[in-house]
Amino acid sequence: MCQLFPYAEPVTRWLEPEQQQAWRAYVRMQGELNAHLSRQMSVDSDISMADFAVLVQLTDTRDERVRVLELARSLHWEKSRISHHVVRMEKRGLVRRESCGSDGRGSFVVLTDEGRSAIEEAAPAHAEMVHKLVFDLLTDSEVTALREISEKIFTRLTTGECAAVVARSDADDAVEVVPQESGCPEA
Amino acid sequence: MCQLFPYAEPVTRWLEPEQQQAWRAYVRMQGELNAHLSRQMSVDSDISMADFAVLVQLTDTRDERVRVLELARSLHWEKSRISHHVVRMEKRGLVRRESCGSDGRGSFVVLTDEGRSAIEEAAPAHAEMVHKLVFDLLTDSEVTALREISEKIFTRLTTGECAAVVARSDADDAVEVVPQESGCPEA
DNA sequence: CGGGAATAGTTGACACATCACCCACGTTCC
DNA sequence: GGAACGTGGGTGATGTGTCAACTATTCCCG
Repeated sequence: MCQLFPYAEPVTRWLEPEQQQAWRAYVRMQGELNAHLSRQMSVDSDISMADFAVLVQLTDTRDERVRVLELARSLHWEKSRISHHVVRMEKRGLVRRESCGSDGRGSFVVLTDEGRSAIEEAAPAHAEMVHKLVFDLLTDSEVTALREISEKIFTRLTTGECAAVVARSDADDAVEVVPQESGCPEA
Repeated sequence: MCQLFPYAEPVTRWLEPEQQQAWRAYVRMQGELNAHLSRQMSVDSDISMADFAVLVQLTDTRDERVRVLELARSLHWEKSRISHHVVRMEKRGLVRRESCGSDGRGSFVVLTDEGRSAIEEAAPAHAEMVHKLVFDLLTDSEVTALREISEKIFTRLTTGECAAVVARSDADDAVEVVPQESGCPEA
C-alpha cells in the first residue's frame, strides 16, 4: 500500500506506540533473562548455557553419541560454532570425540562421565530458575500465549524467504538469493 | 508434593509438559530472532545491533552526547562492555569522545555525523524487519500479552533477590550478598 | 574408472562480552 | 590537610560466535 513516491522512496513502517512498548519490553526482558540464566548456570555449575544445550542433546540420544552436524542442526547452530565449541568442551573433559567408521569424514561427539555429572548437577537449579523467573509469574493462558507467539515467529523465521536468507548452517551452504522484487516491475 | 526423602534431598521442580513446550518454543524463537535481526542489520547497514542500541540512546538525547555510565545504565550493560564498545565505535568513526569539564573523571560519548547517518540508514530496514517478523503475525491481544509477559518477567529480574545477585554494573560494584536466611534463626 | 560436486568437519581472523583489576578524581570527615 | 571510601572510567586476558576459506572424504554420473 501507499506507493506515494514515483521514484519509490521507501515508505518506512515505524512501530505504533503499543508495538513500541511491547517490543521494547520484550527486548529488555529477553536480554536480562538470558544474562541471568547464563550467569546463574556458570556460577553454580561451572558450565555455560551453550555447554548445557550440547549436553542436553547428548543425553537425549540413545548411546549418548551424536554426529557433529546433527548436533548443529538440532541446536540451529552453525557448524563452525559447534566445531569450536566441541573443541573447548573436549579440553574441559565434558565430551570426547570418536571417529566414525562408516564415514571417514565424520566424527562422533560422545558424552563423558564428567559431562554427565555436569549436566545432572546443573539441570535442577536451571529448572528451578526457569520456574522462579517465568512460570511462577504467568497464568495458564499467558503460558499458552507465549508458546503461540513464539511458534508463530519461529515459523516465520524458518520458512520461506527469511529461511532462504538466514537459515544457513554456514557460509558455503548459503543459497544465493537474488531478491527479484517480484511485485515491482521496473518503471 | 512428594517430600519422600526425610533428609531433604532437594525436590526438583521440573517443567510441566505445557511449560516445557512453551519454554522450548520461546528459547528457539528468541535465538533465531536475535540472529536474524543481527545479521540483517550488519548485512545491509554495516553496524551491529549493539552499535544500533548505542546510537539510539545518543539520538534520543538532546545535544547527542551522553556520559559513559549513563549509557551503561540505560542499556543495562556493564561499564566495561560500554567502554570496550565505545572504543570500537570510535575507531569506526561512529562516535567521538569528549572529556567532561565539570568532572575530571568523566567523559562524554558524542554522536558524529557518520554515526547519525549510520543509524538513519539502518533504522527503517530494522523497523520493517520487526514488523515482518513479529507484528504482522500477532493479533492485538497477543501484542498486549507479549508486553505483559515481558514486563512481569523483567520486573521479577530487576527487583528483589534476583537483582541483588545479578543486576551489577561491574564486578567491583557487586554487592556482597550474604544470603542471611532471614526467616531462619540458627538452631 | 575418473572427475566434478556435494558433504563433514576444521581453522584462523576478527568482533564481542565478561571478569578481575587498575587508576584518577571527588567526597566526607576527622 | 589527608585518610578512607565511593564513583567514573579504562585495560588485558579469556571465552565465545561469525565469517570466509580450507581439507578430506564420499557421491554421482558418464
